[in-house]
Amino acid sequence: MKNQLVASILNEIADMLDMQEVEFKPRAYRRAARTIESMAEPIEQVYAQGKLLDLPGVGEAIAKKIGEIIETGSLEYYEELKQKTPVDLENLLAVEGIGPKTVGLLYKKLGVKSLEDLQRAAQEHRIREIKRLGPKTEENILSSIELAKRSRGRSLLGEALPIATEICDRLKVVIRTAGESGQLEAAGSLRRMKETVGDIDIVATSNHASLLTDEFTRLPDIQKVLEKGETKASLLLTNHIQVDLRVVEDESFGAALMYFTGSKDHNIALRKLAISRGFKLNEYGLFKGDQQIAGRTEDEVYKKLGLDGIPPELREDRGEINAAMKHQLPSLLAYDGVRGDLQLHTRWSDGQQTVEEMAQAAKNLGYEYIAITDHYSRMPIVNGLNEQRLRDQMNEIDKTNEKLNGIHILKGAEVDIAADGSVSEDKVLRDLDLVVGSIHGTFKQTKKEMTRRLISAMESDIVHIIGHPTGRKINEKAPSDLDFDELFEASKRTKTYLEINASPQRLDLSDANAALALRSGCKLVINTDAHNQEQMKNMRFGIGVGRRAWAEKKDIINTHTLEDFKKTLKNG
DNA sequence: GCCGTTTTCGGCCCGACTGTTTTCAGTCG
Repeated sequence: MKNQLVASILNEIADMLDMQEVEFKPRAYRRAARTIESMAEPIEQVYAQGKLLDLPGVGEAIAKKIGEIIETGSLEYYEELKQKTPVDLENLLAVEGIGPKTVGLLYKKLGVKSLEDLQRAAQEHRIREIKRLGPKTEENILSSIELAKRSRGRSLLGEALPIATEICDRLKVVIRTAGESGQLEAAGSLRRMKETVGDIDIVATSNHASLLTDEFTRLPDIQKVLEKGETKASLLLTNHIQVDLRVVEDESFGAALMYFTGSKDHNIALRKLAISRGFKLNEYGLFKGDQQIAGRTEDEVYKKLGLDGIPPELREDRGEINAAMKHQLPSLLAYDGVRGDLQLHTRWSDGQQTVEEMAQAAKNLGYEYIAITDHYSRMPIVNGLNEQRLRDQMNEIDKTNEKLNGIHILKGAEVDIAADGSVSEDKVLRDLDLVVGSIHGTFKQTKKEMTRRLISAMESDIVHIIGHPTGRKINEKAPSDLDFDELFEASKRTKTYLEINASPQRLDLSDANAALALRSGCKLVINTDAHNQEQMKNMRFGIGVGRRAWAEKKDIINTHTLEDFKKTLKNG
């Protein structure tokens, strides 16, 4: 998958052109880069199909350059630009307050090429000599170099969302206690349910703004208050997550929420649409001349733009605006739309709770059914079951089913898919309701081998579901390179469902891959892979992935009633 | 360099903030 490579080259070209004060081209390159970065299809494939020009932001010139990168692995134009401005752009641009123009200036005047050069120039007070820069800039550079060295990347959604919820709950108490009708909501990529988030943005309205900002800066686990004003405050938590609070006027709450929710591309597209209709859209509202015609709620703004309300998970400028205009937005899978969790572990293998405890938790979550799928494996670390122990567990499940009302426990197992694609043929597996097949070892295989391996497992009459299909762990382990077209074809042909694993570290399939699967006509299943009751609540992250993939209820098999669900299984 | 319910040419998202400036350029989100 070369998308990341192509996108980063295009972005770097944009930066270098910016350094040379070239107008407009940088914007064009960045737009193309964003498209390629966020699309699900491998760019090589789009190229092979001769469809590069269909990509938004890609025209003749950029298409030709992309072709060159794919064919030769490099790009002459890019190399020439680098010759002209041989600087360590990536690290220099990471310094807060320094953009491409400043890097260009510093290179021209002082020959600054690297972070070390920059630090030295600042320490020797050579930066204040340059016109447009000054002593303040110099100080900022020094302090942000320090900060940049300590900062880290994006946090997992699963980590940030509970924190955001807790903070919002505390602040809502302040609003209620003040006896007013203020609103408050977490915005940003968190609200769009992206798998990782940069920081937490909270938008609020209140007649007592300072009460909110006061309480905000007294939250627990603050490492540092970065900023505190009347209507705006910013914190760094001890876990390095940054949280921003903005208090806005009532009549702007919807517009501000849209603005801070993003995505940037979605906002840009909306603003262009607004202009085309003779309006102006900003974070204060939708304006005709200087009169505000909408802004109190998001729906009001969308409506005045001639659009249906767009759920946050779809706001990525991937066709949602067009769909909203034609009243063709999908009716998204609801957060309470799943009726059963189909990958769960108990103490029988590597889980922490009993069958009954997991079933009770499932009942409390409102599920109709679950599947217990402890490891059926010889791998020692997971305390895998053998034939006899699985039979014992099946008896226990029968007894628990008799005891509990309102929840049905399916008998299942999670089996290893061997390097050659084979799975255990033990007879007991055929007596189960449901088998999840997953890869737990030998990850280093070629794309062809890995694809073949998964398809072999799908073709066996044992396996109903492929668990965490790419094996990725966000920020830790790269996904397996797979031929998704073949995989999706096999899924439809064999009625073996690919999983959206809802564990925040996995979210596998990803939103982009899930979208591809749905577009090619596959049905999916969303499971938590929980090893205790608490983890069963991760379902919302998996549903978030589904919604970002435009999934409707009919696309997800565990939204069916137990009876209908059983009918969708092969050999069922 | 890209793109079109104002266009195949002439435009290109918006506002706050900062630091450097006597009116603005650059950066950020």
